[in-house]
Amino acid sequence: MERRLDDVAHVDDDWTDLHASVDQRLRAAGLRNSRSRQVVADVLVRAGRPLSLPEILDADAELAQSSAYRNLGELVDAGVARRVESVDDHARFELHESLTGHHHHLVCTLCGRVEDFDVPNDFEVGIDAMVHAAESQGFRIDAHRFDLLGRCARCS
Amino acid sequence: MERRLDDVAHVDDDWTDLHASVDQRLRAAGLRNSRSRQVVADVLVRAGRPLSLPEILDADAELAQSSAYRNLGELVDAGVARRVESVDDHARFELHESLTGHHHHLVCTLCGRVEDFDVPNDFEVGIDAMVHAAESQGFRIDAHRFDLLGRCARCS
DNA sequence: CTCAGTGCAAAGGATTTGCATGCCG
DNA sequence: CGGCATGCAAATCCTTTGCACTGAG
Repeated sequence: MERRLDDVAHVDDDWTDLHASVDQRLRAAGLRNSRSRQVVADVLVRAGRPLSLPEILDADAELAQSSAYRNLGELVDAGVARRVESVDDHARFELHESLTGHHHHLVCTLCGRVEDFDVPNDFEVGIDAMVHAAESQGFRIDAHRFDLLGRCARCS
Repeated sequence: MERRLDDVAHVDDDWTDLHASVDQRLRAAGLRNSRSRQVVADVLVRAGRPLSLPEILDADAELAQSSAYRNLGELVDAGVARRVESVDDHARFELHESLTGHHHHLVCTLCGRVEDFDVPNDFEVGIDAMVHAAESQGFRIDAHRFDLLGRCARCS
């Protein structure tokens, strides 16, 4: 994560809002407000990029691996989190796009690290235009994923 | 695979050419022309879409699972094949884009099936335009992947 | 002949699950 | 209190690897 200092106040607001939205959805899904669930959600809120399970575990020594996996599954089902495919055999998890806004990813082909990346709106429009062609091929399209692949700063 | 009848002759030509290119690259990589290697390459040539390991095994009863995995790894290293990420926990493999041409994928979020999909050239140009923005974020970009996600004909 | 390639079975590694116990509401 | 949630360990599932045997050149 890398932000300019004068963004911090704004960022804190974002976090507060996000936490509120997350809590609300968890309650709506009938999930209790347990400690490990809060930890997992909090880590995702703060990260600002998709995290792997090891990264999530590193954030809290008390968090059991099985609980982390179980919580992530519940968060995904509750529409709070989303699973992101990288290039290694670790799944990554990030907040659901309905909370963070639609975006795309930069993926490091060496270490698997994933960062968020925004694209111009007319690019998204171009994508919508292709859905019709895709559906004529027998698919019913309801989402897309677009990633730029390369080497991250650390692996360059 | 689904093609019009009057395309068949052309298709056969494609396959002949592809097999020739594949053989050439395997030799260039110092790989012997063994039976199981031929089977794996042949299945990928004929499929016309990324296949999972089970699908590859189904194509030939004699093919051992470990040999299939090992051959796929060798084909990838030799620049003959490419690994494709789907949405389930099965990797898919297809011929390298330098043999088939650049394309994108339709991915079924229910069964994981992947099919090829071509996009307009100006869309690709738009992608190139974004690489600079991505590199200002610390990544050195050298490829991209763009998939449309939905339900395939069988899962609809 | 030689050494790369193969098949089998065992090993690895990420993720899931069964079960007894703990904690939220 | 009643049940959902947790932690531990065992179980799964895809993929990789060790090893002795086979076959391509």
